[in-house]
Amino acid sequence: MEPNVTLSEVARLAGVSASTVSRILNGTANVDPQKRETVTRVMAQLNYRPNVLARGLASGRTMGVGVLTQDISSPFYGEALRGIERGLAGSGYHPIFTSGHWRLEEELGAIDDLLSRRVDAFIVLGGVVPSGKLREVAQGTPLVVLGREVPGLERQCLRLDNFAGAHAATCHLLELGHRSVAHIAGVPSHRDALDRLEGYRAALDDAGLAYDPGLVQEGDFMEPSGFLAATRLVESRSLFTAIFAANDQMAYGARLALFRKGLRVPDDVSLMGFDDLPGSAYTTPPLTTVRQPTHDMGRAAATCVLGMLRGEEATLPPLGLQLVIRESTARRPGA
Amino acid sequence: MEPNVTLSEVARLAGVSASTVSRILNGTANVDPQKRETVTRVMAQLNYRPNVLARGLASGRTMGVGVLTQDISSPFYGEALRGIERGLAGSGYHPIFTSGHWRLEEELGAIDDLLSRRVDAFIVLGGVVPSGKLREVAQGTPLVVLGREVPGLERQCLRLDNFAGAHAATCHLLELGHRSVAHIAGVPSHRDALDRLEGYRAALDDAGLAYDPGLVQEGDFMEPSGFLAATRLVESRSLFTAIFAANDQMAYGARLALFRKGLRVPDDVSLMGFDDLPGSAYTTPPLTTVRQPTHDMGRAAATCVLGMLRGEEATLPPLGLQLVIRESTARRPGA
DNA sequence: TTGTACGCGTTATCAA
DNA sequence: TTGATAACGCGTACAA
Repeated sequence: MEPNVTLSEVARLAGVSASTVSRILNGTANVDPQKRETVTRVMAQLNYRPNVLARGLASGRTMGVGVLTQDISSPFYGEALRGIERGLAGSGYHPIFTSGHWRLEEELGAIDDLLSRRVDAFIVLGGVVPSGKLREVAQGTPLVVLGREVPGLERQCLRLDNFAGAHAATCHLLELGHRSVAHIAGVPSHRDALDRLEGYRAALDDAGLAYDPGLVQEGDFMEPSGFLAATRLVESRSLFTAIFAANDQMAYGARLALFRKGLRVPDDVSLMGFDDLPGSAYTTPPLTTVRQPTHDMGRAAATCVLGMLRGEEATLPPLGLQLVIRESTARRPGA
Repeated sequence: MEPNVTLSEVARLAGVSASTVSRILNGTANVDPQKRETVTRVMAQLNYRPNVLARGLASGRTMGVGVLTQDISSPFYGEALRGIERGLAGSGYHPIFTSGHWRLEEELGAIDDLLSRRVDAFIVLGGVVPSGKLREVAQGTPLVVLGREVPGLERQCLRLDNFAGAHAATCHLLELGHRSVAHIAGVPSHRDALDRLEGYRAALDDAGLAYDPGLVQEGDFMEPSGFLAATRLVESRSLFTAIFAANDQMAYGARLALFRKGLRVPDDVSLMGFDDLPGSAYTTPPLTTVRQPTHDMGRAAATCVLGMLRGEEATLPPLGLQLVIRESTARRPGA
C-alpha cells in the first residue's frame, strides 16, 4: 500500500497533463486512445485511487447518500438498509449510515454530520426530527423519507397505511371467531402506534364490539415490554382469546409470556404481530403478522433519490401492507 | 438551509482572518476571547458547518473510521456495529459502514471505497479478503479485525475461541446425559464453522463417544439450512436426543423443523445454539446457547483504533465465550 | 496573538 | 484534443 498516489503523479508518469487524466477518469471529454491506454496502465500500476475528498471539493459532488436510520442493529430497519444498499448499487453512489436512536439531539447531530460530509442526497428512516428541519434540508438536497409523513414533502415520503394494516389484522382475528381480542400497543408518541391502535378500535367497532380499555396494554415496541404486557393481560384474568401486538418484537415477548403461563398458541390464544421481521417465519409457531415491505421501501427510496439526483421529480411507488397468515392464529376454541 | 457558508465568510463577517476562525474551530492556538466570542456568534448566526471534505484534504484526517461488515441487516453483526458506534461516540470520529456480503469482490470494492474516502482507520468484521490485503491496508492505516485471525496482525485481531465454545456447548449436552448428540455445522469454508465442529468432536472424544458422521449435517448459518438439516436428521431416524447447531439462526430453523415433526424441545430433544442473538432469549423455549460478546467486541475494536489513532499500540481486551443455559436443553429423557 | 501565503488532490474554465 | 490556470474550503508554517 504505497502512500496514496495522486492524479498529478499519474499524469507525470504517463507524460500527459493532469486534466487529461481527469478527463479519462470522468469521461468528461474525448481523449486520444493511445494516451488513454497509457494512463490507464499507469493508474493500474501505481494502484491509483482517486481522492473522494478532493473530488468532492472540486466538483461539489461526493457521490454519497446520507442515510439517517434509528438503529443499525434493529431487525426492522436492517432490511430497509439492505434495500437502500441494493438500490444504490452500481449507481456510483454510496450510502453513509448514521443512527439517531429516536433521540432528537442524536438525530440532529447525525444530520449535521451528514451535511458536513456534503452528501448529495438524504434518506431518512423514521425518527423524531421536526418536519421543519427536514423541509429545510430538502430545500438544498434531494431527500426521501420513509415511515413518516412530512407536510409539504408528500411526494418524497413513503408511508404505509398503518391504520388499514391494523384493521385488517384485527378483522382476521375477528373472522376467526374471536370476540375478545387484546391489543399490545406501542408508545403513544409514535404515530404508527397510534394508527395501529385506531385500526384495531375501528375493526372492533365495525364488528359491533365494544372497546375495552382493560384489553389494551402499552408497550414500547421491544420484546420485554411485550412480555410484560401479555403477562399483565393474563394475570388480569380478562377473557381474551387473541392478542394483536403492534409489532413483531412485542409479539415475541408476548409469545414467551404465554408460554410461561402455560397457554398454548394458537390453541388457547391466537397471536398476531405487525412488521413481519425476518425471524417471524421461524418462531414456534410461525407468526401471523402484517408484512411491511421494508426491503422494497429501501430500494424505492434509493431509486427515488437517484432519480432526483438526475433532476427528475420524486416518484415513490405505491407500496402496501400485506396480511401474512401463518400458524399463530386459529379459530377461536369452541367457536 | 442557506447554501453552505464557508469559513472565509465567517471570517469576513467577524472581521478576522480565516486562520483565526480555523484556530477557534480546532483549538489550535490561543485566540483573543473577544474575537473568539464574535466569531462563535457569527458561526451560530450563519449556521456554519465546517466542510469535512476540505478539512480532510487540508489536514489529512477525515475523522472517519471505515467499518467493513458483511451484512448490515444481520442480527449477528448488528450488535457489533452498535458497539462500534458506542465506542466511537464522543471521540469526534464517525463510523462509515460498508458491507461485503462475504464476497471477495464486494469486500475489495468496499475497502477501495473506504480508502478513497481516506478514512483514518479501519475495523473489519469477518469476511474473506485475503490476509495479505489486510496487512497491506494495516501498513498505512490503523486496523482492527474482529472475528478472524490475520497472521502478522495478531495484536490487532480479536477472535474468540470457537473450539472451546463448541466444546463447552457439547459438554453441557453430554453432562445432561445425552449420548447421541447431532450437530448442524456451518459452511466448511468458514473458519469458525470448522472450529466449532472440531470442538464438538473433541467433546465427544473426551467423553469416550464415537464420532458419527451420520449425526452431522451441514448448513450455511441461515435459518432455512437449519430447518433442512434438522428435518434430514429426524427423517434419517437417527436416535439423537440433542442437537447442537453451529449458530442460533440455524437453531431457529431446527426448532421449527422439530416443531413440524411434533418433537418437543427440550422434552424430546434438547437444542443448543451458538452466538446468543438478541432474539434467542425470546424463542420458545428460550434458547440455550454460547454467548458471543459482539457488542463488547465492537466497543473494544473502536477503543482500540482510537488508541492507535493517538499513536498508542494496539490493545484488545481478552473477551470470552460464555455458556448461556436457558430452557431448550434438559436432561435426557429417561437418563 | 494574528495574518499572509501556500498546499491538499481534483475538477472546471479557458485558450490554444 | 490538450494543457495551463484558477478555484473548491480549509489547515498550517511562517512572519509579524
